[in-house]
Amino acid sequence: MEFDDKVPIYYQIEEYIRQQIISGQLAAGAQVPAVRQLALDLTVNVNTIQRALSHLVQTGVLVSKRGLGNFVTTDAHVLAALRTAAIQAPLAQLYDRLAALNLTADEMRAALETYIAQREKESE
Amino acid sequence: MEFDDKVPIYYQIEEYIRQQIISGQLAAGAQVPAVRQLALDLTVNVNTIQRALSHLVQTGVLVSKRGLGNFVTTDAHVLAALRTAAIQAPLAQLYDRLAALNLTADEMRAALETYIAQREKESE
DNA sequence: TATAGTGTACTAGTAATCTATTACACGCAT
DNA sequence: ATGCGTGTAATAGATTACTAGTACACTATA
Repeated sequence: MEFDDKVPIYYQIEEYIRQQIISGQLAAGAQVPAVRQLALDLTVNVNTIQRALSHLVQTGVLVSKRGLGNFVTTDAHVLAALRTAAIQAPLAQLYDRLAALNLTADEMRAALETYIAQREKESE
Repeated sequence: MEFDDKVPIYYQIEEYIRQQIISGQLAAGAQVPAVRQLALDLTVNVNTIQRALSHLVQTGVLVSKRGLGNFVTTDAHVLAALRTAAIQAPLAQLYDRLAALNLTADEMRAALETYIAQREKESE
């Protein structure tokens, strides 16, 4: 996995797991890969994995069962909130940054439109 | 100034200066506040300011004149690239994150629309 | 009961970031 | 020439993030 060295690895792993859950690659109630396996997969130390997971446990996103593994919560409220936050955060960032550059709402729409067209063109 | 403790302060200051330039609060050729003054304003050490500025100098965004101060470049190409990058970056982040959640282009447009409406409502 | 697979805890060492402090280099006005 | 305002450099210490390694705790199953 590629990490941005401007942000703590444990935090990027947190986001990675959250995204796996939101996108459905880790279903509600599913078991998360073992900490030692994750450490291998992400080429990172077990302690770093542990740090990321323990925060997800504190947040209620994961449930830890000693001797068994870590599991995705089945709490629908938590899962819904997770998805909402994952969508809102980048929107807020976009809005704030472009507003700081004095772009109007219309110019933001246009910028997104242009960007989408560009990306769709590239992926042909 | 409020800093995100997940990202190095020197990097956040870099972005802060870049934004001041792009938004026009620091015009082309204008003098950047003295390093000691910036350190006071941002309640940060002079070394940290220096680290941020020296990278902006390396990038060609600022020009350093020993004994005189740091000045915004007058190179139109550099300034234009700065603005472009500042707009593209959050767009790319939005697109990538929402695409990872399996949102379509139309859903992205709709999400932005909803978000803008929400923000404009709040600011009344 | 033994073993394999799981989470958890602890210590030690390295590297990066930030602070504090001091000193030096340059340009300009008095 | 002096002094003030500027950028620059260098050292030492605190804190955090990460790695490496070891050990322990719990569960299920052969």
